[in-house]
This record gives sequence, C-alpha cells and structure tokens, in this order.
Amino acid sequence: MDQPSRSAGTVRPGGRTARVRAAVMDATQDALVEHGFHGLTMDQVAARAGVGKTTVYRRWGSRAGLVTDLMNELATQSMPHADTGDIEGDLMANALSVLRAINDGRLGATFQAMIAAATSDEQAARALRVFYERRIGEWAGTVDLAVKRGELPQGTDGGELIRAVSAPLYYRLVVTREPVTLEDAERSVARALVAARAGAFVMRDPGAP
Amino acid sequence: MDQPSRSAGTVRPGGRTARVRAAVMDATQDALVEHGFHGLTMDQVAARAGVGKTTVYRRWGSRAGLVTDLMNELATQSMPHADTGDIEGDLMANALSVLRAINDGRLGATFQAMIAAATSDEQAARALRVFYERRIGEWAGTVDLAVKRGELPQGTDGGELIRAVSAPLYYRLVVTREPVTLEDAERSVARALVAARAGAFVMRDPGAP
DNA sequence: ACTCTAACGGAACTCTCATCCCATTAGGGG
DNA sequence: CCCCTAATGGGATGAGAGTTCCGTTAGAGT
Repeated sequence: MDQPSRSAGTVRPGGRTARVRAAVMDATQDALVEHGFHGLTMDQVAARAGVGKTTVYRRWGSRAGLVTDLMNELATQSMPHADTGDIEGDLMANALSVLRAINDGRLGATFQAMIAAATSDEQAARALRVFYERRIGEWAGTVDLAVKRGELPQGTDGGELIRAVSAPLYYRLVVTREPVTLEDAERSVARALVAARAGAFVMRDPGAP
Repeated sequence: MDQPSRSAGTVRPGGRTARVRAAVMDATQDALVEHGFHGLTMDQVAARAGVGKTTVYRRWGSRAGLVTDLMNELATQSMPHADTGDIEGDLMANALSVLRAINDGRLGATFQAMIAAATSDEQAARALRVFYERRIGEWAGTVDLAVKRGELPQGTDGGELIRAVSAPLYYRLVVTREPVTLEDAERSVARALVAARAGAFVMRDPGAP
C-alpha cells in the first residue's frame, strides 16, 4: 500500500505536477462550493480537474487529504496584518478580514469544509489548528504594539484578544448559522476593545510564582 | 419513493416504535463518538441498534437525518436555565453548562457531528439554528432580569450577551480546536460582563426611526 | 380476546466509490 | 538532444453503501 500522500509529487515538483495540483485544488474548491464537504467525491474532483482519478487517490488519498492540502496552501499565503496605527483600526481590519473570508463563496465554503473535516479526521484537525495558530500569532503582534504605545494595559494577551474578536463571527457562521454582517464585526471589535481597555485580557502570572 | 422521514413512526408512536427510536438514537451517538459524523454509516447504526437497516433508511433516510433527529430530541430536553440572583452567577452557570456539554464525550461528539452535518445539509442546518435560538432565548431571560435589578444598563441585548459568553468556547472547540477549560469559561464570562456593564451590549434604535 | 394494519426485518439487488495493474507521458540531468 | 524514471491515466475489479420487495410482527381500537 502506497502511503496516501506526500509520496508522489515531491521529487519532481516541476511543470506537470504543479499543474495537476493547481487543477485539483481548484476543482476541490468548486466542488466544495457546490456540494459541501460531504458531497465531495474523489471521482468528481478528478473529472472536474481533467486528471486521472488514480492520481488524486495517489497524491491525496481521501477527501480529508484534499481539504487539508487546501488549508495548508492557504496557510502559506500570508495575508499580512494591517498596521493602521491605532488598535481599534487594527482590530477592525482583522474583523473585516475574517468577515470577508467567511462571506466569500469559495473561501467560506473551504473553511466550513475544513471545520467539518476536522470533526472526524485528525490530520485535518491538525492542519486547522496550525493554520489558526499562525494567523492569530501574526495578528497578536499588532496588540503588542498597541500595548507599547500605551493604548492597552501592560500584559494584555494579544492572542486572546484576537480570538475574542473572531470568535463571535465564527460562532454565527458555524454554530448558530446566522448571517454574519458588518455590524456583527463592528460590535465584536467594540466589545472586545472595551474589555481589553478594562484589563480583562491581562494574563496573570505567566509562569512566574 | 417514500418520503425519507416522518412518514413512519408517527401514527403508532407506541411501545415498539419508541423502543426502536431509542435504540437507534443511542447507537447513533455511540457511532459518532467512535467515528465522527463522516465515519457514520446507516449500516453500522442499524446493526448496533439491533434493528433492520430498512427501518433506519425508512425513518431517517440519511446520516444527516439521524443527527438532525438527535438534535431535535436534545432541543426538547429543556435544560432549564439557572437563576442565581446575580448576573455574574447566571452567566457563569451558562458558561459551565456549555463547557460541560462540550467536554462530555457523547454530547460533545453529537454537537460536533451536528455542526459538521449542517455545513452541507440544509435540514441539519435548520435544526441547529432552531436549537440555539431556543437555548439563547431561554438564557436571555436571565439578562433581562438583571437589567430590571439594575445590574446592567437599560436596553442590554440578552441574546447577544449570551452569545458573547458561548462564542469563545465554541470557537475553541470547533475552529482552533484547542482544549476548552474552566479557565476559558471564567475568562469569557468576565470579559463579556465587563463589556456589558460598560453598555457595549445596549442595542441602539430597536426599530425606531 | 380478536382484528386490522402500521411498522419492522431479512435478503437480494444495484450502483457508486475506492483500489489496483500496467501502459504511457513528460520533466530534468547529463 | 537523449535517456531515465517520476508521475500520470485508462480501465478492470471488488467491496460496501443504499434501495427495493415482500413476508412477519405487534400496537391500538373494538
């Protein structure tokens, strides 16, 4: 039995291999938009990508493998965080970035598929965790700067603040399945910011006795 | 073609029918715990429930039908909200209720399956929305009482405050896939409460010009 | 108790999906 | 420019999920 993925496509990452990957990733997103993660079949993807189905099985192995690779690809596209000069602007930029991703047809479908996949596939779950760790880490930097500028209390946990801004938006998308609007983004920022200024995101004893 | 569900089991909801339903629901939860939504098969469920697979197909029609029924059942089990006398206690009770559900093997798996199902099945999505609308509505009442007691500003939106308490917990569970701890619950309550006291949950012009 | 029929269950059947074999194609180094 | 082999593609194969048929079982009303 070949190992499901990473065995092929690594030695000769040249023209054809890259082309096949691009076509398959693209077809995967299309299929996700149309049928969601459960309706995704390797067969469809192969046909849509104009690629032999053997190839899809050899390189990705399963549905979960496909969306995992898709997520890993998104992770590499470092959407660099804004630096508007004040924390409110930066948090709003973050919220807007999440909002756009959620409400974009292809990206939104991809995220939802990834979340669905992660509920039963460990590999997908890991990819999802890594993706958000990285994103959150990047944006946390803007919070640190705000602390240095004196806009927020010393010791404010950047990662937690960024999470607090995104959480209500994803909650609406995926749990209560309500539409996610610009107003939701604005409210989320306003609320997180009020709490942050009041010191509710200051971490206590970060390892110190 | 028989309509997939609700055609059987409604005219004679007596002993055997009820027994079959209980066995199937139980088997479904077991299967979800073991394999997640994606690994759920009608075949397995039927075998585990000691029930003919024809019956499972006739009454539930699909995986999504199974978890949807499961969710509808949970929705009827009205876990009545606490009334500790002050808003902090009530919000904490809510957060703890969510925390327990999330970290409970069977319930947690069921919620995750439901969320996964809802990403590609409209019926499941509707059931999920209804479930949370109801839960949030129930708990929003405690906020209204707190407003009457003068603990929170006039016009505070109860539903939004309850959502704000739960959101970070579900976000961790389902999006970033980090463990969800008691401390997360405490922090979520503290942050939401700070913002609420500062009036960040007051709705402006609720229908007025 | 008896009857009627809703609801269930076993088994055969079909079809889609995952896997495998082997011929073919096209990068990349010499 | 040629060769070597990584990588792809078509098609056969088998397993397993979903569907249907029809006989059997057991609530519910009388």
